[in-house]
Order: sequence, then structure tokens, then C-alpha cells
Amino acid sequence: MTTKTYGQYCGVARALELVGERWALLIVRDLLVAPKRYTDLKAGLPKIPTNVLATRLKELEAAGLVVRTIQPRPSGAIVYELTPYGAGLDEVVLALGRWGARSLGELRPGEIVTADILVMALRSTFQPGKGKAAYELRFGDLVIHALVDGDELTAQPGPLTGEAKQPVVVEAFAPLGPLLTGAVDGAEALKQGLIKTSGTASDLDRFAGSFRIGPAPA
Amino acid sequence: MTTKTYGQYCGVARALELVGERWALLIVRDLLVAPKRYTDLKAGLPKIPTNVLATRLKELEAAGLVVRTIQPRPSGAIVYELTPYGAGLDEVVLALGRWGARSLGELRPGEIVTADILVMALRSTFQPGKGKAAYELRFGDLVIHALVDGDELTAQPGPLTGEAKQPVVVEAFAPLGPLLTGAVDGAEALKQGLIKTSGTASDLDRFAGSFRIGPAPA
DNA sequence: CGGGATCCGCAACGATACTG
DNA sequence: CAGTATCGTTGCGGATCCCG
Repeated sequence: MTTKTYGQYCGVARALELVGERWALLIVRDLLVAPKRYTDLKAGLPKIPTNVLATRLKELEAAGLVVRTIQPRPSGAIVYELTPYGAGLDEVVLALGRWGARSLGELRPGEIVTADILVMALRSTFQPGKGKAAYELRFGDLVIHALVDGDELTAQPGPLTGEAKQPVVVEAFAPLGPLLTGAVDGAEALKQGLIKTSGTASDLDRFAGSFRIGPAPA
Repeated sequence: MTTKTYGQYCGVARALELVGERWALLIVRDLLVAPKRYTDLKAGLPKIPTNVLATRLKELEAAGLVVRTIQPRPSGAIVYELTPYGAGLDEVVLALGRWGARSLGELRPGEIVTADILVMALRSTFQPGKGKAAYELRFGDLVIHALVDGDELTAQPGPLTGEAKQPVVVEAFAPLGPLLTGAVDGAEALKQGLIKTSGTASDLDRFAGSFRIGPAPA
């Protein structure tokens, strides 16, 4: 790790020295959604060996991307959280997810989807607009919600809370790939049974407009 | 590689399965500047083991990111080129470089800078503007040039060619980090001797304006 | 039970030498 | 020029074990 340098004075090379090792950016991806405990990270990344998770967390902490904090009593839990520096990887992870999503074909056997994955996928397709809207997206028994306010988006796991006026509930079905990459538009997705909504067709249009569910951009 | 999957139906995970291995994104970075032959890639990445370079190129080709073409005679050279799919990594590489550049401190012993690195670093700091301009950036004996036309930028290795009206020539000195990350603005960089220009102070301002050489954005 | 540490076999990487 | 071949070393994957 000390001597595993690329030998280049280059931002890309330096970034890869910091987060280029296996699993590192997936840990960052999950921490971008919310701070988490070791066990939560493990649950979101079932296939990561525990020693690798522990090693990565130490490396990320040593590099200043992550802080390890101990919650006050009574929980006393150990929580890993991104520093502002680490959170700066947001656009990197979103860009990477946007590019990789178009190679998402069918759900392969053994592959899982988590709420964190859905949140970041939804964020990666967001396009700023105007007006306010509240969405709840369901996929199997996963539920996330998103609040759009102009060019601001907050997306988090869990159902909508509070009283949003005219919330739109969208249910999605596998495979999610075409939906998340804009390979199909809202109407087509509805016809193919990839999604359905509790609201009207115009609700779906609003949703599609906010999240680049529609024809792929040129 | 066949079974080295992350087990997640996620764009980020899929992207990392394709270009997450060591050296892969640095090869893509250099190919984003221009198609290259094996030897050129090797020259731009002196520390890559030759077998790893050969392996990566085969993997990238098999994944459809790179095509291997044989030039017509008399050269007969073998050239590696990004497909449109592979070129889609452009924003990923730029985002990664932008994030990593702020960890570029002093030039570490043994570290090199190449023209391709400069080109991508410059591109990563570009901010669309209006008007036309032609720049030539020099660093040691490296020379690159950039043509700005509104929100279009073309940056390539080598000096300016053709007759640009009022080209601005900027000479940069190590360390480049602060310059490329906006830690200093144009005037301050000039004062610190990080850059100097053949033109006037307003030329430097134009340059700084086009390339986010200036106070870091909030 | 949360939060790791330890150990082992294997696949990938790094360095160098060699070749069509 | 464009790669293979070989070999020592490192890191990863999988499992088990440990400690407060």
C-alpha cells in the first residue's frame, strides 16, 4: 500500500491510489447514503470478506475519507461516516453508476439489490427541474423515497414520512436496468409492466421528467 | 475475472467489475486523449508490467470498451482505440481526476507527468464560457494546447498549430496541484511564480476563467 | 451480538527475461 | 514493435475464531 503507487503526478492516479482497491468505492457508495455501523456495511455488502472490510475502513480512515465515531451511551455503537473530503466522491460514484448501469442486463443469479443501491441509482438519474414533488419507489419489499424541490433532491431509504401533498408511488419490477438508464421512457415502461403507479399517467410523467426515465440522451 | 463479481445489481458495482482492476482506468485515461499503440501506452505508463498491460487490453477489448485495429500499410501498426461505449467513461475519469487532484501535493520522487495527464487535468477544470480562445500550456518540455469555443473544448498534446488570433501562451511550474485544483487564483499563481504568460494580465484572466484556475468553488 | 482478528489457499500483481 | 513466459510476492476470498 505504501509502495503501491502508480508513479504519476495525476489526479486520476492519486484517486485510484486512495479508493482504487477492491470494494473501496462500494463502501463509499453506501456511506454516501448515510453513516453506518460495521454490521450495516457488512449487510449491504454480503460478499465482502470481513478482513477486507476492516482493512478498507482503516485505510479510508487513515486517508481522511472516513471518520470512526463512537455514539454516546446507551447505544455506544461505532459509526463510520464520510468526511466532507470523502463525500466529495459523490459525483465520481454517481458518474460511475450512470455509466455502469447501461451494462446492467438481467438480474444475474445470486445478485442482490439493496435500498442504498436504489437510492444512488435514483440520484444518478436525477435531472434538476422546477417545482416540488414527493415520490415513493418500491421494488420488491424495498422502499425508498425522494423529495424534489427545484434542483434539489433528497433521496433516502424507507417510505415517505410526513404529509406530502399528492405523493406519487411508483412500483418497479425487475429488471431495473432499462429503467435506470433511460432505455425506455415512462409510457413504454408502464406498457412493458416494468413499473406501475398508484397515480395518474401525468404523475408518471412528472416522475419520468425528474429522473431521466425516458429516451436516452443523445 | 469470471467469478470476481461483487454480487450486486448496481451500476457502480458493474462498472467496477469492468474497469475496477488495477491500471485499467489509467489506460482508459490515456486512450481518451487519443488512440495509441501498445508502445505508446507503455511509454505513458512506465510502471505498468507488460503482461498486465497486455491482459488489460484484452479484457477491455473483450468487454467492448476498446477496439484493436491494424493500420493499413505501410505502417501496419496495431492501434488501440476506445469505442463510443468506452469513451463514455470520459466524465467518470474527469470526475475522478478532479477529486484526486486536490490530494496532489508536491511532486513525489520518481513521479512523472505526461502530456496526456496534462490534457486530462486541463479538461477536468474546464468551465464552459463564451467566445473563442486558443491557449498553449507548457510545463517543462511538455507542451499541450487547448481551443475554447463557447462551451466546446478541444485539448490535445503538442503546440498550437494554424494561425489562432492572439494565442495565449502559459508556462507552468511544479507543483501543478494548486493550479489545477483552484487553490490559488491566476494572479496569485503568477505572483508565486507557478505560472507566467507571454501575454498580458487580461490574457491570464481569460485563461483562468476558462479553466477554473481561481478560488475553489464552494 | 456487534466488531472485528487470524489463518490459509489461491488468484492477481510486479519485475524481469525472452521472442516472433 | 508487440507482446509471452516465468517466478517471487502481495492481496483477496472464505472460513473460523475471539473478545468486550
